[in-house]
Amino acid sequence: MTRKGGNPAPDQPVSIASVARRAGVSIATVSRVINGIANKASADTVAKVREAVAALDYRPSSAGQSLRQRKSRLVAVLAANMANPTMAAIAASVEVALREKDLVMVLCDTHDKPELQDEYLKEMRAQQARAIVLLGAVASPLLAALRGSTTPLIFVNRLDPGGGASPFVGIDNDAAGADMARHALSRGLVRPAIIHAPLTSSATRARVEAMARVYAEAGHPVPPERRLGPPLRDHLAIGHHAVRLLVEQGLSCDAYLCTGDLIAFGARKALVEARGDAGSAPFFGFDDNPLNDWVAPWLSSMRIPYAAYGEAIVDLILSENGEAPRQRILPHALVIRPAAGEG
Amino acid sequence: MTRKGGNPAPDQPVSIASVARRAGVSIATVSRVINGIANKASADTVAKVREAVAALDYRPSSAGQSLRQRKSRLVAVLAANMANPTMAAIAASVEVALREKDLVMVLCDTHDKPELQDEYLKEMRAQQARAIVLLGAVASPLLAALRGSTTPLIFVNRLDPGGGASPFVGIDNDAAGADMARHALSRGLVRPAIIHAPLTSSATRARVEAMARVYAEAGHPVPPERRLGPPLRDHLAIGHHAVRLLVEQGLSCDAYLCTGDLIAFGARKALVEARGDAGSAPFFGFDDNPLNDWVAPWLSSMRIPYAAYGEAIVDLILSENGEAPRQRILPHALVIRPAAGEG
DNA sequence: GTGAAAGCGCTAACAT
DNA sequence: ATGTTAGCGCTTTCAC
Repeated sequence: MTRKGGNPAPDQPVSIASVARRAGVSIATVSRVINGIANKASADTVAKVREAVAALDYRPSSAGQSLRQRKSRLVAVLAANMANPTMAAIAASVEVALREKDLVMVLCDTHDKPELQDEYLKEMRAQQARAIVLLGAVASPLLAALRGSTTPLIFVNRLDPGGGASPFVGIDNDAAGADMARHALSRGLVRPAIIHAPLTSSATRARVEAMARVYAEAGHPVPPERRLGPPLRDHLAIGHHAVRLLVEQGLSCDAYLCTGDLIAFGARKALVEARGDAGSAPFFGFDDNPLNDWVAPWLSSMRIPYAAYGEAIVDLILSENGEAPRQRILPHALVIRPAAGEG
Repeated sequence: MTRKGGNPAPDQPVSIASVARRAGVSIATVSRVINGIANKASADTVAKVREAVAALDYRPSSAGQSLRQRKSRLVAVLAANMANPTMAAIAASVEVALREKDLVMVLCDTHDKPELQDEYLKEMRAQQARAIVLLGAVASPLLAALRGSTTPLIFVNRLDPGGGASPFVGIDNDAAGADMARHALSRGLVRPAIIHAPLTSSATRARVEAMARVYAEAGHPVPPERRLGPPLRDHLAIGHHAVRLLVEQGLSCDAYLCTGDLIAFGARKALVEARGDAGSAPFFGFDDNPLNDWVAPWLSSMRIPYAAYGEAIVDLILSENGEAPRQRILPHALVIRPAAGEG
């Protein structure tokens, strides 16, 4: 039934030439009309071309355009870790924003490895990508080389590891970390554990430093044994491992300040495994995964407006006048959830 | 520091011609060597070309290749809903598998809307995509038209809505649904609620029908009032809404069979809101989100090997000999977690 | 084993 | 306002 009644499926041999032929005009005219070059075609001509385009269901070949214009409509998004729901959320948001501008998203997972990131950077140069968005960039040779090129490089969440003032979209991690610490302090939580991802990320570093600073200034410095950052890739494992360590050492604390929601998930699980319940010390995370309301009503979290990232990122891409690179710092907000109970 | 000490950043004006010049051979020869056309170049020539390629850091322009070969190295993945962690997981898996074959993933979110899906299908034709992977296809005009084209169309999770025997990757949803129902029955759960996504998805339909059938055959048919499929887009909302309805009607049940993990999340939340606790009826879902172990120890779930999807999909793409389309049915497995307790 | 040349679809510079 | 043409980078005959 499928094969028999199938459509003709001409496999698009319809080029600009066929449109020109059908409209009875030259190829150049078709190109002008399609690209909306004003004052360059009579109303009549425009109509004829539009008719032909519609009738033939014509759409310019990207290969032809890219070759000629030396740039494609592809925007590369290099994510450090697609398994992290956060990255997926940002990617989704970017995709929507790009679509609006008639751009197309290429998604690559660098797995936080410099070699892979470089491989992708190279591939995207070959693709003549319009821009490259780095969701959690890692320092790599090619990244440095590319920084001077005309291809816009947008850094998201993590600042450019090369240290420049490259275009950036993210939150004020220092302020957010400080806010979280101040909130905890205001609740009388003076013996927190700070559990964090590897400090290679500028975002993580800023959060941890701010929290530590606020606690120190309040007269409750957080000693090294309550600052835990196992060198693992997986955030869940980091949290789990850290709390197991804490428990083994018999260290008690009255709050768990984690630099990511996933870390908090891991931390709480380790606690439950060790003591049979989650205790009364509240958990804090960053990102505020949309699922938190449903499965983690015990977790307070710093909400980051990932849904708004896409627009900010695409803005940055398109406003690349070669002018001073801009930073887009989006607002954060601490979402408080009940400290105990199962929810 | 960034600007001053920056690299030259030549913006890749290095074409095959420059390589040929540097190697002292013709363009054609360079092309042959690069593409590994055997027995077509002396060892000496090959060496010279390789040297030039390396020195110039040359990489063929995809635009040039695509134009000439009338096909690109892009593979489109049209996901019905990127916000669903399941889709993200599959996309991640596909991306890795594609990379191995030197292909590039373009990710598009169709939001389950036919118009958007068609828009993307059109765009991908313009991009001369090597293949199109549909993660949850919806029926749409262009999809039908494209089915006869030479561009491989791979259907994932949901069967081709057009009904043909198109290439497919997924699980045996009928068997999985039956397995779940049989397991519940074996535990003496004879008054289940079946909560499901819209039946427009062939996967959902198969699961629901299988569960209902098994229950009916066991002498415990599930009446309509315990089969709930609110016509909402968001799985969390579906579950939440369904259980609220159940509670309002005073209907009791001894198990919640949900066609997706997210639905189960929503269902349980509604239950907790209504009665203060989650009760003793166990929850069942599909997908087995990796986060379940961490945040939903109360949820039993049908594990689907999403990590293996990528390889299967890419296999299907590349084995497109124009021969009989193949189906890749991957194994499912029910993961049982404690029915009660907080975990 | 190697090179010359045509041509993929498109845009822009230059006619007219 | 419209047409002619060059050329973007590449692969692939076809000659040699």
